[in-house]
Amino acid sequence: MATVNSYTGGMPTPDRTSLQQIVGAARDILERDGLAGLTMQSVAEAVGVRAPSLYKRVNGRDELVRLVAEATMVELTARAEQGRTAAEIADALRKFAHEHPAGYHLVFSPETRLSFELVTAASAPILRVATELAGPDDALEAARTLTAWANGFIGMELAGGFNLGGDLELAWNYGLTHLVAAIRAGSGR
Amino acid sequence: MATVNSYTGGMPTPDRTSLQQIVGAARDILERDGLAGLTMQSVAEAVGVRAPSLYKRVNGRDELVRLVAEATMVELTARAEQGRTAAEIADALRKFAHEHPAGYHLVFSPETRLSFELVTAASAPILRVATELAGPDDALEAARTLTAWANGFIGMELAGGFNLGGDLELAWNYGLTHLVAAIRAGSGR
DNA sequence: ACCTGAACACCGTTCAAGT
DNA sequence: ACCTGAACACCGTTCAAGT
Repeated sequence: MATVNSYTGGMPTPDRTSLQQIVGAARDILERDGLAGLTMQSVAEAVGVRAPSLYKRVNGRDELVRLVAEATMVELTARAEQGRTAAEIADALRKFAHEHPAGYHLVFSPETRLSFELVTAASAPILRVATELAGPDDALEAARTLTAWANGFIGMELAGGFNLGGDLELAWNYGLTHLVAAIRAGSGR
Repeated sequence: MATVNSYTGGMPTPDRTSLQQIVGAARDILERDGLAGLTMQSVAEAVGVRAPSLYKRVNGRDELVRLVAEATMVELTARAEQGRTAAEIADALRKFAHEHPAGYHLVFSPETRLSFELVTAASAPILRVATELAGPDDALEAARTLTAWANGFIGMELAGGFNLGGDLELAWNYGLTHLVAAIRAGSGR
């Protein structure tokens, strides 16, 4: 909040940064230099203040990392909501992960504990297409199967775990096709 | 290597620790206190030396973390090799992950770059059952689909991403059953 | 009110000195 | 040869002082 003080002749002192700018800079640094490179000092430098000033807007590095994860999850959820089929949603997740690999990994890391609300919101799109495919009784299990596969594929891909050659696009489409078919077939309709 | 010096009257000075002990202590600390708790000082204290002494056996913390990941991967591979069906292998992976959650996560983290040999060896068991299920032409894609699903499920489970209630065992078996059925059906036999 | 330099604790790493 | 204390750079965090 802008304020008034006697040293500026009563003029409000404009803030030199903002929480939004800090989180944005932290996300950029995370992608460029990894989690180890995301230091209070590197973020402070990026937004043009000294490290102690960040504590006016953020409780500490852990909270900043959590805010980065939350912002990433919100964006990821918005992308998923655009997809209308299981394939479209899965493709959207994968595209987002390629654009923000470090953020994507952070979001699904065990150290990151996102709020129940954020996780629920993120689950909604997949739960919707899973219900269409498997029917309401198996919707939760089907959604978990789709989520597990997509996240697992993307995680292996980002970690370089798929290094036996072959065509990754082919493997992605193979998995997607077989998974959707199996879930649909299992629904008995 | 034990050695001789003039201060001990020519007696060999027994080493006070070993690489094996260091890596073992590091794995315990990783599970107990997380990656942030795995410091050179905590490991040194656990094996009964001072931090600088660790540099006689390990090039630095990054290498120690890599050695931890490698040892974990070797154990994980040995467990997977015991399984004869896709279900047995997947169950073995999941059980191992529950026993070593932090190590499991480390192994599949993008920051961990395991050698080609280790990744290839770890892939072998799944590739074998995938070949049985899908035939040689689709084996690689089928293996990647199984690996992605199992790793993804376990990763979500460890990260607390499956928090909408429901029965996780049911979801695991649902995914396993449908996946195996779909891959078998897709093989045309 | 916001920002900063100084200070402190802690960690990774190096190295000369001890045995 | 192995081990250690001392030292240095770096990071997170606090706080009194500056504007």
